[in-house]
Amino acid sequence: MESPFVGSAVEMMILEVIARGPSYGYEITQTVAERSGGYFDLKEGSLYPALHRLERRKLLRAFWREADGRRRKYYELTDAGRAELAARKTSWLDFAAGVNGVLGIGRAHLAGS
Amino acid sequence: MESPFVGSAVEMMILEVIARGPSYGYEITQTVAERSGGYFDLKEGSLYPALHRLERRKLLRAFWREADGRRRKYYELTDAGRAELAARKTSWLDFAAGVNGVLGIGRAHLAGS
DNA sequence: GGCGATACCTCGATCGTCTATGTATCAGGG
DNA sequence: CCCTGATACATAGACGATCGAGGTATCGCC
Repeated sequence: MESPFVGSAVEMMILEVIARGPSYGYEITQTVAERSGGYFDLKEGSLYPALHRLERRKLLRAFWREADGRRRKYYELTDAGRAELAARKTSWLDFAAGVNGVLGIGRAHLAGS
Repeated sequence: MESPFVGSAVEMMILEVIARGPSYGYEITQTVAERSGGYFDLKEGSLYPALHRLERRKLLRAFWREADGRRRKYYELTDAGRAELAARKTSWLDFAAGVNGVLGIGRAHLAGS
């Protein structure tokens, strides 16, 4: 994340991607890049530690799967992960509203494109 | 900032507040709190180091002023600071659009309230 | 005299990002 | 047959930012 606004948005985005169906590290990177219009480029040095953190906190559950001789570590959301994601989305919206308020970007404007 | 989304939004908000007219630490905290609808509560341990960073980078210029026996360290934007603020706003909008894209929050939605 | 608000500052713990590095497989080109 | 680029995982260390806690000092009010 070259962006200096990062904060914990990375974990939220990871949770969001996995919420749509089990995924693995490399694929998550691509999905996030696609869905953000190429804006985000999750670095491996941030991605894997984040994945491990989320698993340790039991927000994610991992399982290995083999395909084409490639070992992939898939992650899926736990119930706690689903709840955490919902909370983070609300939190993100509040945060964005707060920043926009300070910037004087009216509630009638868009915070993005 | 109790919020985990912080990143570098703090510096941008400080620059924004000062762009509207010279201000000092304590007042900046209040302005940011007001304008964010009470969402942000800049901690002194984050505020002052940030102010010093911005001054060191020549984005801000400081001057002391006395009033009611209270010494206040006012800050004003330099030209570089004004340019930096504009860049950060664009950056923030791109970032927010990216996050919203990943979250599937359409471009027609608001990223805040 | 004491307390809360005003007003500044810094230290150290803690946590997250990123560059660099390492391992390994597979497909395709030369 | 080897090399490269994409796929796929992981960790170590440097770096940077937040924050709680601690410190100093003035003013207004009771």
